[in-house]
Amino acid sequence: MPTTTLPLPEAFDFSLNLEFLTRSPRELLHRVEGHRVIKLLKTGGEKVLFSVRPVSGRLLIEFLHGAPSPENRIYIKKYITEWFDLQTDLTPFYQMAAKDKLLKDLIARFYGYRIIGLPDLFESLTWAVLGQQINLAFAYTLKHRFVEQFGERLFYKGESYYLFPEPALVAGLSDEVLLSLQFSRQKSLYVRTIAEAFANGDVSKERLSQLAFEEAKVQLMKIKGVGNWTANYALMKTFRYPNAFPLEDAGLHNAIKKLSRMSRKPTLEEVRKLFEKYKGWEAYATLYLWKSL
DNA sequence: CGCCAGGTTAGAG
DNA sequence: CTCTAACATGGC
Repeated sequence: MPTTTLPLPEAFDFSLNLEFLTRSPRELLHRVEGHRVIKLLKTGGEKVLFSVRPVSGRLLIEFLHGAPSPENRIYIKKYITEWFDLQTDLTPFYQMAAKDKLLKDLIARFYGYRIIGLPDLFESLTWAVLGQQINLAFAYTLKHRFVEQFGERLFYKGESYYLFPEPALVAGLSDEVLLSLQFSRQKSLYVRTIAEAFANGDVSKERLSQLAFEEAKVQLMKIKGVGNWTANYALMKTFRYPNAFPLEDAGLHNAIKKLSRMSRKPTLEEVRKLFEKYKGWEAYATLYLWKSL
């Protein structure tokens, strides 16, 4: 079987990161089997199925289906590097967090836990919209139906592996078909609007990557359905800005409330104030606060 | 049953 | 610029 490897950064706990990847039993975009994760991607018009697991200090990538041509290998390795955030040196974050009351214990408990990214911007924005104003369990139910219905599929050894639906296909979907999956009218409209923006070339990860943080955020928020929370979520999970974080996030507020033993949730101003201490590492501060829940 | 959920928008003040 | 109602439905 064709394989390749990727170097691992020092602070990297594969088991902790797998924990994140198994948080919903309804996930169709990857499959965790024991101590490895299997995922399907499309590159160069070809479906490539691969598995990832750590072997003696490196990540071992096994190509299970699809030609591991040089181009495909590069694409998959780049994807995995972004997915698992293999290029961030967490040392400065851990040094800062060790002095912080809220983060101190969390970074000790979850050392090596990383932000599992969403390298695909269309997937990232669509997933964020699905998660808006509903609980995560239901968001996964909606995503499950959406991917199962509209994503391409590959059978391999008795299991199905899915690709996230293509923007062009989603843009052409009717309101009714999405409502039948229990999307609200609002989610249906937002998802189709985002898909249209990708399909007609108005929005692309490549283009937004050229822009500075604030400018990229402004451009993202021009899309109907993408507010401050969603834009920051994408900047954090897809563009990997270490200073991006979803200020309005309900889970983040609950984490702060719990750890600070408050009787109410913090106001946006209080969250802003707290996060001044985390300047430059807001994304990772958010990750560890989320993990505390 | 009631409250809340990984929010956003349009409209009012 | 800030504040608020409406959206819409499952999970616990």
